[in-house]
This record gives sequence, structure tokens and C-alpha cells, in this order.
Amino acid sequence: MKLATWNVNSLTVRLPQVLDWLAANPVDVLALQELKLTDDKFPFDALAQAGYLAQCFGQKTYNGVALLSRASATDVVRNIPGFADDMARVISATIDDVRVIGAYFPNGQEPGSEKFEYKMSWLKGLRDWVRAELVQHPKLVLMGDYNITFDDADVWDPIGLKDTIHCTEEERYHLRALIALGLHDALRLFVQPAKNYSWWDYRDFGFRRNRGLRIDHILVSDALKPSVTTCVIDKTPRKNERPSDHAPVVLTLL
DNA sequence: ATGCCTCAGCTCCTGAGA
Repeated sequence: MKLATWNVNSLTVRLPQVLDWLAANPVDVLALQELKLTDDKFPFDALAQAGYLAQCFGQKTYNGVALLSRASATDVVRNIPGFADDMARVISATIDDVRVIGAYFPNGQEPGSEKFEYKMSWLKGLRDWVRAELVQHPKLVLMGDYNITFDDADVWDPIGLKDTIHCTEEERYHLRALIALGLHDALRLFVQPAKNYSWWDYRDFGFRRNRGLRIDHILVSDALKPSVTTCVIDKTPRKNERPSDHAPVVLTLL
């Protein structure tokens, strides 16, 4: 079974690239973030022709998430139960006996800002809910755009970006707290090349210079960990003519 | 230096992203 996550930064703009990528990478599940469209504009037909069912949770202008799958998805849940939120950031479903959570974590903008405080409370809400989900669904994958780096190895300039957004100790504390629930950073289960990032700024030739961050992650539960055979960041779509600023992350389960 | 890209929208500028 293959699962992937990709922040597409507008599904309207990126749909052709998503279809191309799925044709070349026929994964079983693809979690999308930053759709930037409402459900009535979701391209169900084009994806169905490509062989994918879709569960979507859209929103005008910002945010918006979806789960694409070859098999049917059951028990679909939108956002975090118990955490009131007017932004469309999370969608979950059971697919092929695996509980899949696709999430677009808040950006946080700047430490100390109102948006940063929202990010912190959102992270706490997510953790409390995922803790309960793991009891109900031991085979669980939590993947998406986390907007948090684990440590300096995830940052192209750890000194220059120290304590800036995505790199603060508060954010990393919450990320480690998720891990402490019994989850594993799938990419780090394997030896990785240095400077292996999932996002690059559009400005200043960020991708060409590999000035990036690893902020898109796939976390797998204890029960799934023995089944993980590969986890890679696919930088190919970042080389497209009008790319998303994020690259997909792909997980293979036995 | 509060921008450099990119995207959406009450679109010819602004807010947000990260």
C-alpha cells in the first residue's frame, strides 16, 4: 500500500500536475492540502477518470484539504472533533483498514502573534484527539503539511532561521508530543541524504539553491511501523513549470 | 529590505503563505 501527502497550493492551478503525478505514481491514497477552493468547485470528475474517489473539505481562498483513494473511504471526519475551528484543515477516513488523517497545520506567521497562539492551541487540540483516535484505530497514519521542522537537519540555514516560524522550540515541543503518543517520523526510519527538504521558497531561486525546509511529514503508529518499507520526498514535481512550493512525501507499507 | 514569488479575490492592490 502506498500513501502520499502533497500541499498543492491551489488545486485549481495544480490539477493537471496532480493528475500527471498520479499517473506516474499510482498511490492508493493521496492527501492534499491548500486546495483553496470550495467543495462545489472540487474536480471530482477528473479524479474519477483517473481512478480516484475523493473526500474533500474545501474553503474559499485559503486552506482546504482532501483525501483521494482508489478504495472507498469510510467514517469520514472533517476537522478536529472537540476543537472549534472555522478553517478547513483536517480530513480523516478509514481506507483499506488504515485510519488516515490528512492535515494542514496552521502556519503561525510569527512567534508571539495571535496566529502563533492559534497554532499552539490547534496543536494541543490535535494531540488530544489523535491520542483517542490511536486507541480506536491502532493502524493510523497522520500526514500533511505540519509547518514545523523537527530539528536543524530539517532547515537549510539553522543559524539564520533559529527561533523563526517553523523552527521554534514551542512548535517542536508539540511535534515531539505527537511522536510521544506512539507515532514515528516515517522518513527518519531510514538513513536520509543531507539537506532533504519538502518545501522551498518561491523567491530567490530557493529550490535551485536547495534553500528549503522539511515541514511535510508522514507519521505512522506503532502498529504500522513494522510495515513501513520506504518513505521518500519526491522532488520531481517541484521542477515543473508552475510548481507548488511543496513536494509530495510518499510512504510505502508492506 | 518588511521585499524577493505565487495565489485568490469585493482583482490593477492586498493579505497570506512559510
